[in-house]
Parts: sequence; structure tokens; C-alpha cells
Amino acid sequence: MANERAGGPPRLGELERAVMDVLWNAPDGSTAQEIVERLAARDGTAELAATTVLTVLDRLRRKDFVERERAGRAHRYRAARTRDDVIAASMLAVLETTDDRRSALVRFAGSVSPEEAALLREALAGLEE
Amino acid sequence: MANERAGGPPRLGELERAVMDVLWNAPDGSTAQEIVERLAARDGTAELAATTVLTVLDRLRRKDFVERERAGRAHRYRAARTRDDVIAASMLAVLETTDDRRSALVRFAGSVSPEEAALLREALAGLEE
DNA sequence: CCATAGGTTCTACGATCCGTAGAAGTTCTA
DNA sequence: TAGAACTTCTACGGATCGTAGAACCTATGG
Repeated sequence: MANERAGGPPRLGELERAVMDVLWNAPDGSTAQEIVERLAARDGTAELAATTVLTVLDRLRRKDFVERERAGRAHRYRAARTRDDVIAASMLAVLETTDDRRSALVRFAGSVSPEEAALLREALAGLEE
Repeated sequence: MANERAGGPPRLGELERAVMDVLWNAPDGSTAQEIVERLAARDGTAELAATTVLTVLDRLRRKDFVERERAGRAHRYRAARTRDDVIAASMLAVLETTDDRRSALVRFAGSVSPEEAALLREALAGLEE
């Protein structure tokens, strides 16, 4: 028994998220090597071993966050879902953990920053037409 | 190094969440014993060892989800934060993982039900005056 | 057409988190 | 003050994640 993860989208770890960030900024995908370089450049840290990034990419593939296609002898990896998609789904999943979604939403609306409130208003306005 | 958990609110496990659910339904708090009983009743499973629940309560206390006060020789445990509070904060935290909140919010707004969208509009309208 | 550099998968280890609970300690109350 | 009730301490096993070596493929250039 021990650990059950039940519902909800799979959680991403630190490095997994960092890799997704790179991919989300590369509309045409990246090779593992490129990702290694971007990560090092972005954080100013030493490069990770290529295998490390490949392991992470593989895990992300299992989680359906990433897909790939052959490109020469390497693969070209790309995000399988947009960032917005992932975020919205994740917010929804959180919301689903209560049976009183209404009051949770009201609380949420009340806790966003003024700018975000404005953005949310716009977004909602865009829906009705 | 290995694992860093960075920002964001602490994640709750399965049992931790179940315990919180019990506490959120008990405005005046519960003793550990009561929680053991509620959990067994709710799931129709055998009772957990009392120490199990106490361990979980302790971890929840460290995460600031629970507080307690003496009551006889036991403690009375209560939720330190409302469910809506936790949910809203958690949604916010997810939202904060992108720098393009606008498009994430658009996506989110598009994925809630029409009733919920209306509800959000109202809530947001109430904010500006 | 085959050696080899480059890329990938396999395997693995240590850290942390969570579910689970016994053992040992503390604190009421009868 | 003894025993019952409660709590803390300690611990273990499974899962996830960061990390990477070792072994295995594969496409190209000579």
C-alpha cells in the first residue's frame, strides 16, 4: 500500500519543470544536448551529464508531457502540451479537491492581485459573446 | 542535493488530506481518537492505529495546516487554515509558475463551467468599488 | 561497409516524502 | 500514586526525483 498518488495530474520535480521550461521556449523542439546547454546557461551552473537530462526527458515522456521524433541519430524533443494547458489543468485539479467549488472560487478571486483580477476579468469577458 | 522542493505550498499526501477533510468538517476540532473513528467510518475500512493518525497530525502541524490545544489529557486538533484558503493559495501557486499569467488565466477561464465563470465574474465585480 | 562518435536506454544510488505503526515517554484522573 | 490515555520517538518500506555510469544502438564519414 504505502503511497497511492490517486487522481490529479502527475507532479513535476524541479529539474523536470526546468526542462519543460526550456521546451516551452523552443517551439520547434530541442535536442537533449541543446537542453543541457540551455539549462547551464540559464542557471550559470555547470552542465549536467547528458544522461541526466535524457532520463528526465524519458520520465516526462511517460507522463505525456513530452514527445519526440527522430532527427539524424538524435531525437528532437518537444512539449506535448502547452504551458497554459498544464497550468489550467493543474488549477482545475486543485479546485476539484473540494466539493464546494463555488466558495473556493470566490476565495480565489479574492486572493489574486489587482492585476491578475483585471486579467481574469478580461479573460472572462472574452468568453461571453 | 537531490531534491529541493523550492517554493510552493507543501503538498499533502493521501492520508494527510483525508485527515484535513475530517478537520474541515469539524469546526470545533477533533481529538485524534475521533479522527481515527471518522476515517474508518467514512471509508468503511479498519481503524488505523492511533499513532498513525497522530504522526500525520504532527506532520500537518509542522506544515501549519493544523493547530491544537490541550483538552484533558488529550489534544483537540483543528484546521489552522480553511479549505478555501488552502485551495486558493494552491491555485495561486500554480498560476505563479508561469510568467505569462494572462494567457494561463484565459485558458483557465475557458475551462471552468459557465456557472463557475459567472460566479467568478460576480466575485471579481465585488472587488472593485 | 564498417568503425566510431554521438545518442539512448538500463540500471542504480541516495535523498526526501508519506503511510504505517511499535516502543518509550508523559500526563491526567480515579 | 498506579494505571490508563495520550503523545513523541524511532523506524521501515514504497514511491518519486536528481543524478549519472555502463552498456547498448545507429547513422555517417572515410
